[in-house]
Amino acid sequence: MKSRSSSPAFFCTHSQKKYKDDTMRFSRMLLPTLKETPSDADVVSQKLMMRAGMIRKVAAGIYNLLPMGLRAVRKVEGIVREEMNRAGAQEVMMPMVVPSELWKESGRWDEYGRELLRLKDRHDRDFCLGPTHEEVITDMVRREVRSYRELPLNLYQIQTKFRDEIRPRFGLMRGREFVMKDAYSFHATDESADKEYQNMYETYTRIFERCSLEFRAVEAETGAIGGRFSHEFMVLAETGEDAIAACDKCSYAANVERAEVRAPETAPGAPSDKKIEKVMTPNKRTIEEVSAYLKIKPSGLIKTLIYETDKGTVAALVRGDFDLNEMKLNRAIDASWVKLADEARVKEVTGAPVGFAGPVGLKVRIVADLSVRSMKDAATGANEVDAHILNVNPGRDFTPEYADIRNAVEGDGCPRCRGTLTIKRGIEVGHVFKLGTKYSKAMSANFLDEEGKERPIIMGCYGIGIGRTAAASIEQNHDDFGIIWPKPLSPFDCEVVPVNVKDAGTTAAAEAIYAELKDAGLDVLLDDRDERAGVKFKDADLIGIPLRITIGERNLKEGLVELKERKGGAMRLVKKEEAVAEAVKFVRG
RNA sequence: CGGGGCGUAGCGCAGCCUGGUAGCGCACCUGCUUUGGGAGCAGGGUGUCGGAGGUUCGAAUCCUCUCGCCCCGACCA
Repeated sequence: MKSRSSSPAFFCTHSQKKYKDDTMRFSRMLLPTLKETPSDADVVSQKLMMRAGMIRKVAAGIYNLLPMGLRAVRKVEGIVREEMNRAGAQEVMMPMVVPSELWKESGRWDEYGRELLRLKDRHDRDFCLGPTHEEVITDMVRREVRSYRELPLNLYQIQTKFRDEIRPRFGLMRGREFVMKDAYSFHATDESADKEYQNMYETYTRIFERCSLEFRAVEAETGAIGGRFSHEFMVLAETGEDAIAACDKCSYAANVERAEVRAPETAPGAPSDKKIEKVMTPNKRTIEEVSAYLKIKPSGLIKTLIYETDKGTVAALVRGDFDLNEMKLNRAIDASWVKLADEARVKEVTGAPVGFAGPVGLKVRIVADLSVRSMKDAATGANEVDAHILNVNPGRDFTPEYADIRNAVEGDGCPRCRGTLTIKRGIEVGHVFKLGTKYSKAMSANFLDEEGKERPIIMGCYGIGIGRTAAASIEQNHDDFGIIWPKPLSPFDCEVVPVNVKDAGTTAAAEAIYAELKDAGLDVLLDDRDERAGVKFKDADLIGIPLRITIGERNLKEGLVELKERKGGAMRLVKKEEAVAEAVKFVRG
């Protein structure tokens, strides 16, 4: 093998520097900024990433990362990698193309659905593109680990995933192909797994703090990956796809799908003496229609939904102004699935078409939300076409089981304290799960414990959407002019802008400062294009590098250059000789 | 998968209803002027009007099919 030092490519730092040099000149860089917003972009991060020349779409939910985009993604990766390593995890790389056998072994080949992109090789064997890697890593570990002495283990990769999303959208925020950091931990004991869960929770907190993101860790549903409990890390942003409920007094925060609602404490009032009364409501089916027609507020109506479940047919009741939560219903009746009944079945159960169901006289199991318990003289469907009934009272006219089966809303009571829940929107950038033995059992990933007894390995898994994190940062940090990168994620540390490159003095000063900044170890973008000042300034604002050093004839005459911060817009003039030191101070500070 | 919309120059769009020379702005190329917040003048069109078929003397325009993209919904780490 050829010795390393004989190769100039490895040895000569000068040639590397020169190469780097060229990529940092705006005039040489593939950095196609756009004045106009592409018509198919609909969230601000996607618009700005397109306009700032970071990404270009290749197909629905599939993107090219241009140099500027890749630099930002690499910054996120760098932080994630450092913190994962510091937390004791080891980096590996698994294949993107995975043989079907592994997925069949875990059972997910049939369970996962059409989001799993399947393909065949030339021998007609089945493969899939990995949307997540529990199977592969479990296979990897079961082949190598025999003893409790080799545990615990935390292995991670930063790799491209493919999920054939029904509806990709929002650029890098919900692509089909996307870069993800996924980590998997393996343990001999529950305590060890819990400890690692906590370790990852803290690591994630450090990662997102280092990314300068405003986020909350919230309790979450475990979803299709399975497992016992989990937290999502949510970046707070208007455009977030998830709604989260957070307490204004304590640290309680949960995905609204999951958020518990404190039971109302209103004491049951005097029983009503009003008799049930039937009213005709021709063709009024929805809560809105009935509410408007009968001039009763939605909160005075009881919504009755008929569900098919593996525990039989169930009528689920919520107050008219609330939404039923299917997952809560599922848990409340301890079902393995629930499904809204179709029209024919509703007619069978209630004797009326959809829109006129009510609890009174129903022969099926009735589960009512806690909000129904205190309702008095409510209106419901009459189980008869074009009719509703008034003055319905739970306990008197029907006797349901009570449970928390609705979505939390703004103003609900916190389940943990006396505080009030507020609803915010969030972008899920990270997720930590405790998996348990779901995969190790299915795939026989076992180890021998101290007593020589074979036991399934206990697992955890921990994901971070890398591109999504970069996009989330833009959602949270931008203004009308463009991106405002926080220093840790910025593609460059600073940008040098010579106002007029045709002026020899300006160019010389800019080149000198540029060279010095690079020698100081900064990533510097030099806008050496022969463009008008306005064009360069607009692009600088759009690209959003934290510090801009502007060099122009006017100030140069006084021996001065200008430093401008992208965030906040603070601008100051410094002596030319001090510019580099000031810039370094700002970047490192 | 259901509902709606859009495919015309690199980007943003008009033209289509009522068939007859392919157009506007930006970008791009050349020249001159200009040079601290997206310059001005002059010249230049870089196009399979998404694709296929049909109607017609003639199709960007009308009809059929098809592909792609976007939005709303259902779904979802």
